[in-house]
Amino acid sequence: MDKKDHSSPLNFIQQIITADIEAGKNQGQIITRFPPEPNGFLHIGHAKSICINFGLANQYGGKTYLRFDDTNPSKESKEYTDSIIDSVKWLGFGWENRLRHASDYFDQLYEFAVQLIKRNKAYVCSLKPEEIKAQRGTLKEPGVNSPYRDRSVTENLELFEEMKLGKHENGAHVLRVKIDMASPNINMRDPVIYRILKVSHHRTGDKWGIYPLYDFTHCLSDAIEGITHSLCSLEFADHRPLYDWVLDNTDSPCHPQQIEFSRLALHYTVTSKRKLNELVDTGLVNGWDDPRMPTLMGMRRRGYTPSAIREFCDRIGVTKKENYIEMSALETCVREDLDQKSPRVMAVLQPLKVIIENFPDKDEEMDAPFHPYNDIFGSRKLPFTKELYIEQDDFMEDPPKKFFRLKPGGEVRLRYGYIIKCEAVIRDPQTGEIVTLKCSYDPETRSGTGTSIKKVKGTIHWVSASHAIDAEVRLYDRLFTVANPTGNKEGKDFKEFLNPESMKILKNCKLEKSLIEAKSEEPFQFERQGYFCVDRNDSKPDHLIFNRTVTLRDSWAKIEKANRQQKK
RNA sequence: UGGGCCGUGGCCAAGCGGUAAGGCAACGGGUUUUGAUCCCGUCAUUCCCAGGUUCGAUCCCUGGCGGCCCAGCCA
Repeated sequence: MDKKDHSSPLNFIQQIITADIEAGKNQGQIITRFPPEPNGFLHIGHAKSICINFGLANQYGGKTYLRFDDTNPSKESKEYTDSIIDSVKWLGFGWENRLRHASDYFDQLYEFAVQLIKRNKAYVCSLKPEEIKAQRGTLKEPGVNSPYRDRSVTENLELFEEMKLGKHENGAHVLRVKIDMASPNINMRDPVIYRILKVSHHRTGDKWGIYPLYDFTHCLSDAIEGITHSLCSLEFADHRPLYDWVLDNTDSPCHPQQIEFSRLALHYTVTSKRKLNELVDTGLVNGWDDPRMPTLMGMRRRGYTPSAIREFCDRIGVTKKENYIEMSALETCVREDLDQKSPRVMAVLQPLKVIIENFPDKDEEMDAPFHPYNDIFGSRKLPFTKELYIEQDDFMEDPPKKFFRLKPGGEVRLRYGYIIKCEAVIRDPQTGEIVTLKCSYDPETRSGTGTSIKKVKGTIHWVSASHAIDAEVRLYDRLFTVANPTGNKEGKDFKEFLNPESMKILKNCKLEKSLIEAKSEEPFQFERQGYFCVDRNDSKPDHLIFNRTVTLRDSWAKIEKANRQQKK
């Protein structure tokens, strides 16, 4: 994958790894893992973690495991596992034969638990969940020991065995580790490591009625795989002492080093599986892969590219500081990538009929390259005809200053075509709506002939009315109306800030005919408008649907906005 | 004095005791048959604050202040 430029500074994890390699730690090996729980789709925040874990291994000649942390069957499913696999692959990373599940280790994990019991470091606690909670103490007060803390090793062994055999009901007992109920770190107050959960697991079926918890599973899974650097987000820093304790008190094969970094937060969206799940469940978006979602599958459908996302992850850096990244950082990466990769085509989203009255009835063909600076894209012929469509926004009856497009009596260049002049505006007598523009063209101004002395300030896109194909186009905007939908002081629910205009569907769009062959995953630039792609789910050959990935940078919009504010 | 983590421009982020990289954004200008792209320029006398150590501190020490995380049989 993209190796870091040697001149770019190392982030703090790279510094640790570099030092470890120099010190000969782990025989100079680097083994990382990406450990998602299969309880939702991966989002842009996960992309950061994926890029860090796989990226670091790539960079230092190491290896990365994709490991599903599937210890809570009540929330997890194969559907999610599959989507995660797709997402990581799509992002551009591979794991060869290193796909694992924590559930692969259930037998070994059970043995490690038995080992802790035998060492008198774990006990079966028969308190009710509320009692455990009550006895855990608070942030400021220590907890109290469980009355079951001193059960004999034999009794613990028997009970744990019975739990495994399904002889007890959900919640009747748990296995706890014996550390310190007075620890200032609540995670160390005899945390639960196994609970009874009579739920069938999407991989192990009904084999188990007890499932290990994260703190016990994760460190040992890391150790079993020989992970050297176990990278996770900041909220797990408090769990590190427990991570180390479990490894220190079992015969674990090795002792990986846990390092925490801050997770990614993005303006105008949410990066929490719980909240995204809520949006999906309540039908506020159309599924996990809705193009407005910050999920990798949503971004893919929207037209974001893996390389743009990787570049973004690279630019935002890796630190322990809370960060809140502006959308523009991501969108710039998408635009930079798409600018190079996209053929330019013409598409009129909100058509306005233009009739060129002095144009002959015979069609002409205009040469139009597909890319402004890369010849490899080639070119196509565009039919130029008497009747065509232009964008409604490209005509104004009473335009403000610096409006370089069409206006009554004004001239504009039709891209790759002729310069036309607006002679008359035809309205619907009923509604007063402008329906047609009567124009004339200047035959001396044919594109590419170089004969034209005439210079005109504006160039607009167009499509021949008789040759255009119809399509639906979906315009997407930010999902929320505020930068931080979860951080408002009034304590409002984040869903109250959903942007009602996050999706705008245009049904009557007119596209140049070359687009008939567009395939999903192929980016296009609709000139002067933005980057678009075929919707991979909904588009059909007889009903084309395009998604707007991102607009072009629009300095006219800024001028307009400034004008509007000046008027106020 | 519960514990942990963190404070460098609007948003990220280098910096590791020798006098504030880079990216995004913003703002000016140039090229342009996409108001795109591209190019050029501007943008922290100062690093949360206050003391201290030092010839010298964003970096070290002390004390404040501010933010985030933790009381699931979730991960």
